[in-house]
Formats: sequence, C-alpha cells, structure tokens
Amino acid sequence: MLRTAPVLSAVEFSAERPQARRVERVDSRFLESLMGYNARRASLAIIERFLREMAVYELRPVDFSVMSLVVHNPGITSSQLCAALGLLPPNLVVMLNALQKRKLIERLPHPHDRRAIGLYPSGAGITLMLSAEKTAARLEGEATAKLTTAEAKTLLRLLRKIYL
Amino acid sequence: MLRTAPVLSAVEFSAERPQARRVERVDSRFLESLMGYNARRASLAIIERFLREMAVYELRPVDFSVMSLVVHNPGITSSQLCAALGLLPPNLVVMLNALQKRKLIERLPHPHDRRAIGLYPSGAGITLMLSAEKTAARLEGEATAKLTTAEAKTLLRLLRKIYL
DNA sequence: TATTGTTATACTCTATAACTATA
DNA sequence: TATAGTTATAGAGTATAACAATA
Repeated sequence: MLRTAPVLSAVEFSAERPQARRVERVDSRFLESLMGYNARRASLAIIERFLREMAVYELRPVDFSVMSLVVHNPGITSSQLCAALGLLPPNLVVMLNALQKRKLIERLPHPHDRRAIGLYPSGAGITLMLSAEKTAARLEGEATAKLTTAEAKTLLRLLRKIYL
Repeated sequence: MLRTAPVLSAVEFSAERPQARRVERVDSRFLESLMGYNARRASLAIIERFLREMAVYELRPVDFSVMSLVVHNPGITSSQLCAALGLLPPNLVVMLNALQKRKLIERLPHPHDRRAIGLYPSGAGITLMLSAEKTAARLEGEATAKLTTAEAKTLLRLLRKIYL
C-alpha cells in the first residue's frame, strides 16, 4: 500500500557524515512521490506554453479565464467572477479596467441589484475569444500529446476529484 | 473523439444580445475542459494545505523542496538545486542565506571545483526534515483521500507524462 | 448589518543585469 | 570563453485595509 517514497529515516544519517562529497546525480525521488510537486510541475509546463501562445491575443491565463467566463456568461458580475476563479476583488477591478479600456468588455447596470454591475463582451471581445478559444483547444491537444485520449480523460477526472 | 467542451461558435452570438440579464449559475464548462485549468486548481488546492501545515516548521513549499534535496543529496550545489527545482540562482541565494542563518544547512567547499559550494544539512536541519517529511507523507494521504490507491498512482504517473 | 465594487498600498514571487572568482 | 555564485533591483502576482453605495 506504500505509494510515497520512504521518508527520511533517522538511521539513514546515524553514520558520520562525509566532510565533502560530490553529488553525481540528484536524487529527487521523495519530491517526485508528492502529488503537489507533480501537479505543480505539470500545471507550470502547460501554462508556460499557454502564456506563449496567448501572447498574440495579449491575454494572460487569468485574462483568458475572465474573458471566457464573460463571453459564456454575459451579465456575470465581479463577485461571481471572483468566486468562480478564486480572484480577489481588488485585483479583478484592475483587470476589468484594462479589458474595458481595450474595448473587449462593457459594464452595464445590473437589472435587479443597483450595487452590482453586469459584464458583457463587446463584439471585438467575442471575435477575439472565438480565436483564443480555438487556440486553447489546439494547445489542449499539444499538452496531452503524450497521453492517449483515454488517459487525458482520466487525468482530467482525477484532477477534478482532487480540488472539488 | 471530442474531449474539450465546444469552443465558441459564431452563430451562438448572432442573435441580438439582451441589454441586461442576470446570470443565475456560472457556466465554467469550457474552462473546466482545459487541462491547464484543472492542473492549476488541483495544485493550488494541495499546496494551500501544504502551506498551512508546514507553517509550524517555518517552511514554504520551496524551502521544503530545497531542504529535502539537500538532506537527500548532501553536497549538492546551488546550480544543481536550480536545475532540479526550476529556480533562478539569484532567488536561491536569498533562500539559502535564510536557511543557513537558521542553522539548517551548512556551506562547505566543493572537493573538485573551487567555484562551487557544497550544501549540507545540519543536525537541526536533518531533525527538522525528519518531521517535515513525515508531515508531507501524511498530507499526501489527505490530498488523495477522495481517490483510490490505484487512482492516486495513475494520477501521479499521468502528471509526470505531461511535464517530462 | 452585509454585500458590491473600488482605491491605495504592501507584500511576495519571479525575472534581469551586472559583477567576482574560477574552470 | 563559459560556469558558479552573488548583489541589487525591477516587475508581476497576490493580499490587506478602508471606503462609498446599495441591499
């Protein structure tokens, strides 16, 4: 039933320590046994590529996420966006200002709650996201190129089980 | 063979857009179909817990990784650490200074290369990591509590296929 | 009294340029 | 000329406090 690499054992270090030695090959087995370590490495690898390819749209991953939700949920509010993406309101405001300045979104009064503001994609915003989401779908294939279709599906399902 | 949620279709937005509507339930299906999105959410969920539980040792995830590699690879150099963990040398120096100040590591001359410096865990460093790695192993079980043993093993393997 | 959106600001993380000592 | 380690600093990302308007 042992899944993780063995942790340090005290006896492993009871003998006198050599005063100077050279490490030929780095032993990363313990770290590599940790889910968090692997999940982070994998997400960084994917997001790195995403960052490069989305640069043509001038969209960082977080901008892409925000725009995608606005396009698929016209009228969504800031607080809904924050909840869905785990963002903090003060940080979202800055992003929305930038997106509005680029005329990718519009802010319209909320129909029932005068405190809230509905976010809508502009025509340009929709056009941009049509391309950007196509690119994202292509990157999806590249990111999972080393996996079979079944494996990719499994990976997605298991990742979701971790954080939901 | 379609794995990702359908991207935006132009026709989806050809009808006139309502001037104001309320979003009852946020549709995140497209984002949730992306591997990067799920990998990031999962890694954040795990690392968040890791951060909390490792606070008693005053170790952030990166400190834990560095200390773990030093303990398992006494004599490892900064450049080896940077390569193994994807860190930049200037940032590592600051961390090592802090760890040395806490008397968790020692820096000794490299046996063959006078430019390099070997990193060694102190007795206190080893003692600390004995506990910290036990905690990490426990957290590993908690992070994958919703998965069967076989699923956790599969997840680890598939994540590694993504970034290696 | 709680929530939405906002401003200003602080803190942390990551990245770049330039330097030294040595290979 | 290239590499290991270092310093200083810039930039991006994330977090906290406090506020006005509305529920």
